[in-house]
This record gives sequence, C-alpha cells and structure tokens, in this order.
Amino acid sequence: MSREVALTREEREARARVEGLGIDIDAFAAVSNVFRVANAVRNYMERNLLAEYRLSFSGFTVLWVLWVWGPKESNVLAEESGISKSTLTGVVKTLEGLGFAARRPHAADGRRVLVEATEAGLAAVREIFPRFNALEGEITRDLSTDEKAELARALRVMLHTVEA
Amino acid sequence: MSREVALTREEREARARVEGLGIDIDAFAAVSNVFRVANAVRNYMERNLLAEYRLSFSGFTVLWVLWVWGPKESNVLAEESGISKSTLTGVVKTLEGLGFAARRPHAADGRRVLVEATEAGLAAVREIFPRFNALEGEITRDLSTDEKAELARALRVMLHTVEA
DNA sequence: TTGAAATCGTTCGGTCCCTGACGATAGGAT
DNA sequence: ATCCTATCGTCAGGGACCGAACGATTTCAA
Repeated sequence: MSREVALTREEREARARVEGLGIDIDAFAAVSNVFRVANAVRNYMERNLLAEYRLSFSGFTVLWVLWVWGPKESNVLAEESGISKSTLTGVVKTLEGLGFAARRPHAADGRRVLVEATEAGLAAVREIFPRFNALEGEITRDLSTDEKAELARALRVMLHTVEA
Repeated sequence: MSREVALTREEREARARVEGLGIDIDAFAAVSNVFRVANAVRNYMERNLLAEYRLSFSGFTVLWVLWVWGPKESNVLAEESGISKSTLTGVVKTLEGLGFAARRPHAADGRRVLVEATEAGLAAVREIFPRFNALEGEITRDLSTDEKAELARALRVMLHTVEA
C-alpha cells in the first residue's frame, strides 16, 4: 500500500506555507483533494461527453435520477440530485427545452408537480450512462479494485459525518 | 481494514438499478461518492463558516491562494484556483467589492493585471483558515490518520490521470 | 519596420446555484 | 366552517461558472 505518488506542486508549496501554524495537514490534504478531483472530473465529463448532448453535469444528474427511479416530485428529485428546490426549477426548465423532461400535475395534491423523463430523455441516458461509466473507469484505472472500494468507503464515512 | 459502512439508500438503490448492464460498479461508486462529498462539504463550509464573511467557496479559495503565494497574474490565479479566466474576473470583482482584493497593472506588460489581497483580505484568511481546517478535521474525524493519507493518495492518482 | 500571430484580461450570453419571499394548496384544530 | 400553520413549487436577486468572441498589447518574422 501507499506507493509513491508525487504531490502536485500546488500541494507541496501550500504545505510549506501553512507549516507551523498548527494546521491538521492530513485533514487538509484529504478534503482539498476531494475538491480538486471533483472539479477536474466534472469539467472533464462536461467537455468530453455531456457537451455533445447540450447537457450540464446537473442536467445529466437529474435525468439520471429520473431514469433510475422514474417520475418524482420536485421536492424529492432536488434532494436526490443534491441541489435546492429552486435550482431544480431552472434545471428542469432547461431539460424541458431540450425535450428530455416534462412536468405533470399531481393527481391528488394541487401543490405538487411530478417531473418525468421523456422517451428522448430516457434514450439519452441509455446512450450516455455507459459512456460516462467508461470514463469513470478510465479516470480510476490506476487504482486497484480494492483501492477503489476503500476510496468509496472513506468517502461514505465522511458523508455520514457531514450529513449528520 | 474495510470496516462496515452502510451504503446510503440512494447508492443501494442505484446499484440495484444498473446491475447487469455491464457497469463498472467500483469505478461508479468511487467517482460518484467524490461528487457527493464535494457537494456536501462545499455547502457545509459555505453555510457554517464562509457566509459569515459574505464569501463564496470560490471567493475564499482565491483569497487563500493570494495569501499563500502573494500577488499573482489573473492567468495563473485562475489556474491555481481551479476556475476559468472569465469566472475569475467576476470573483475578483466581488472580492474588490468586499475590500478583500485589489487589481494592479503589470509594470512591464500592458496586457497583464496583478491581483493581490488587501490587508483586510489577509486578515480575513488568517481568521478563517484555522476554522476552516478545524471543520476539515471534524468532517474526517472518523478516519484514522492512515486512512486520511490513503484517501488523499488515491485522489492524487485520479487527479494525475484526469489531468494528463 | 511593419504586418501577422500569439497572448492577455474582459465582456457577453447562457446556465447553474443559492437564499429568501411569495402565492397557492392542504390539513388540522377549534 | 373557518382560521392557523405547514408544505408545495416558483420567482426574484445576486453571485458563480463556462466557452466564445473581443479589443488591446506584445512578439516575432520577413
């Protein structure tokens, strides 16, 4: 375990700068690299795959959630997609413009709205998701299966703590 | 190692849905949890710390970079902060409005602009960063030192791959 | 030396994203 | 029956974010 991986120049210099300030370097390294990777991967996916379908990362996420779970109330859909209700309103509007999603009033409750993927939306996800996953494989190709599992596990621990 | 950590309901159900589609579940779990954590932690930091200073996550990041390395050309500052040049223009504008940063023309090259933190900006970072780091410690408190290091290492490997 | 190409930061158009406020609907209590 | 309160989705406002296009400046080659 723990084969050598060079720290980026940024990380090396940042460490030198904050040394001796009583900073928890391990926590700093763990958290800041989560942001670095998320940022890099998000941009990578948008540029190399999603742009082809005129989808943003969030747009794809919402569509994917609809594909997995079927029609959902805005409420729940926002929660599952990791964005606020009001953001979802905008994202769904964009999805509607692309012909990938549609709104439907709730049968029993006049306040609620159901969002569902259109056939075109579902077709898009079926086409995109395997390619998305293939890129995920590419991005993690230098990690063993165990390392990937251990990475996911550590992240779940953090998630559990921060969402408590 | 690999003590039990419950998968979230979302992750469990998602797995069930994509089973038998030839999907690389390990890569999927690793990457999607990176996004989940990044999102959750970003929101957490903005709400519980940065809002107090009217700073966005990006605003703080830029200010932090300025604190670590001193005045920088827009060009480089954007790169180090992980945002595009055009986004930086807006973020610096906001920072200027808060009195935390200032623009200065480059002595030799009329195209370039130097961005630097003001004294108020530096004071803010000195105040915020230790608290930020303390929250990073909180968030990773259920991981051992080794686990934190291993997490950071795995993320560096991914970063190296995706930025190649 | 002068014109072409490269590079700089900004602007523009569009989307994402949040909080806070809002109108509409629902449900429970009296 | 009629309030009071909770909950729903949307809108408004402000900032973050990107790619593309742009003017200004610099650099390099002929």
